[in-house]
Amino acid sequence: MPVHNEDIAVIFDEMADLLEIEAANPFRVRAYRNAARTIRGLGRELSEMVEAGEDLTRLPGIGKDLAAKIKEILGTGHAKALDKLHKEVPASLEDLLKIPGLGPKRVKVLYQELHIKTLKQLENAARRGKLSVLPGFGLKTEQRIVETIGAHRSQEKRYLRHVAEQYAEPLVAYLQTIKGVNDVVVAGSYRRGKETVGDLDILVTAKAQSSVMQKFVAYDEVVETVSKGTTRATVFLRNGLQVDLRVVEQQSFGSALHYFTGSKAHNIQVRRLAQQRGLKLNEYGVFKAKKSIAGSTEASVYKAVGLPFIPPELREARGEIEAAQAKKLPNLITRADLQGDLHVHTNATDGNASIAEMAQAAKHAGLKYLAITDHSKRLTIVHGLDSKRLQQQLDEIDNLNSQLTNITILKGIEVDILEDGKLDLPDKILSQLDLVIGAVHTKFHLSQQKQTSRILHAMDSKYFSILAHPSGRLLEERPPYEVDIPRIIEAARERGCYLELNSQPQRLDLIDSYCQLAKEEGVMISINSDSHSTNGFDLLEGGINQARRGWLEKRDVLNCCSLREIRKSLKSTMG
DNA sequence: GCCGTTTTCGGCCCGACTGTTTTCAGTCG
Repeated sequence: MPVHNEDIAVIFDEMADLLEIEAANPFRVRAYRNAARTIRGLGRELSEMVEAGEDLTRLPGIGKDLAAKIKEILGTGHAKALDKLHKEVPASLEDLLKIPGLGPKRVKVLYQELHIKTLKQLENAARRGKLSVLPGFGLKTEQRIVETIGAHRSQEKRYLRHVAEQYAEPLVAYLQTIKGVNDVVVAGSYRRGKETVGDLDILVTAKAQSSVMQKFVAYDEVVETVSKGTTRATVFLRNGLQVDLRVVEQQSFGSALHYFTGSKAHNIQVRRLAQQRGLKLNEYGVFKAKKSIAGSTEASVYKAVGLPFIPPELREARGEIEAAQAKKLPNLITRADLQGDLHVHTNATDGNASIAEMAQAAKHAGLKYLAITDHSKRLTIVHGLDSKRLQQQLDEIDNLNSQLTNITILKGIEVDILEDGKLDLPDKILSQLDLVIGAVHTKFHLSQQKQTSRILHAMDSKYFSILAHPSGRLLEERPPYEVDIPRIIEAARERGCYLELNSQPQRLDLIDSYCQLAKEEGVMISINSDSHSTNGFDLLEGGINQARRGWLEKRDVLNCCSLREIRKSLKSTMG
């Protein structure tokens, strides 16, 4: 069984949880969590780094001890230190930590006093009124535990950003109508453009006598108010989404926005810089002794610690501070840089509009070209195209191109990569296309070795242009299939082909860290909508968010090229 | 457990809200 970075991160997080319950040194606990975060954000497999003889202690937050534990886990699949902890603290106690209001101290009391180990036992004890007599517990705590377990709110749920947006925008608009309110910004992972969000963090600047807190908890989608003070409140919306509101004064807006945008790891790094300069940074400003020296804008905060403004999408502690110090921050791509879309479906397969309608919609979306890339015959369920039907489509495209102005249709296909790595249509028809997008739609459960060589074999075809949704993941639904993406990126460079960043909200595949890797390796990314209808081009915005998180600039993205340039790039792929 | 042009010890980011207290610990972000 290969050990992946996520497996190691999970072990470190578990150790942190259990150590916390044991009341270990909090900084030791933090060290494990930091390491888990570093590992999740690596973008490369630790197993490969070890194999290549790289020094793991050069990674931030990984020292001698944790490097040894990583090697132990890679070798044996588990850590002795965790096994030892399990003998002292039952693993199931971790589940209790997920209950809001229960932290390590209370979980420890529950275990020691009442031998509670599971959620079921906790619920029973709470219902029988056994908790309220424990030290540090009371009636309210007991009641909330019963409610939380009853509402199944104990397991963490994340929302697609695309979904959260539909709740965030009306709420922001509502808050903006309140008297005395100035700025309303959704901060947090939402502002950093993450593909999913756990909650919404909304930051507001308002006059002191504003009624914003009252009005916020009275919003008609709010079903529960968890807490409400003068500057901070937490509520749940009807769909289960948690929303935190923070109110600050105008002079603190920048520092508060920075603070609540995160990420946590980024903030810690920036705080350290402040400390090194003898400054204190918190959500109210940057302070020298007691005097505020910055904080009204984010730029002023960064400037105070000697940095240029860092775009929110980069704030993940993945090298952005160092890049900023070296004046090497990327000039991130924007939606306006996109000139075309290279992955679009029509009603010939599973889309719901004609080629002409899709072309008009693309033009309306400000694009100069689009590639029609319907499915190939293997996908019978969507009535995939065989050579004959594809040929008809090509004739139709020639016909349309002779009539259309300011938009050009490219001839393409989303061809299935079969289990043996062959493409689902013969070279004879593929050779007539402007581009060939290859995609895996079947046999997701192959071993990593087989899945990877399947794709590499497909990329050997001289007609292969772009690998669609490279990992096959569907967020909150299906994990990525086992595939060695760094190896694929390497092969794409050798063979002169490209990887897709698919903009469908549940895909957003390639992920950010692999975009960054592709960029470093000199492999261009194609940001495509995978549109199935005329309003599908709106989704490109989500792809741009992800691309920005992956440090991509205009020059790193294939479809930022002009039509003339792209024809040249694709032609060179065609050997 | 990590880290270091204030280095190998002694720090480690910081504040709000709640509930259980009676001045504050625990939790959360």
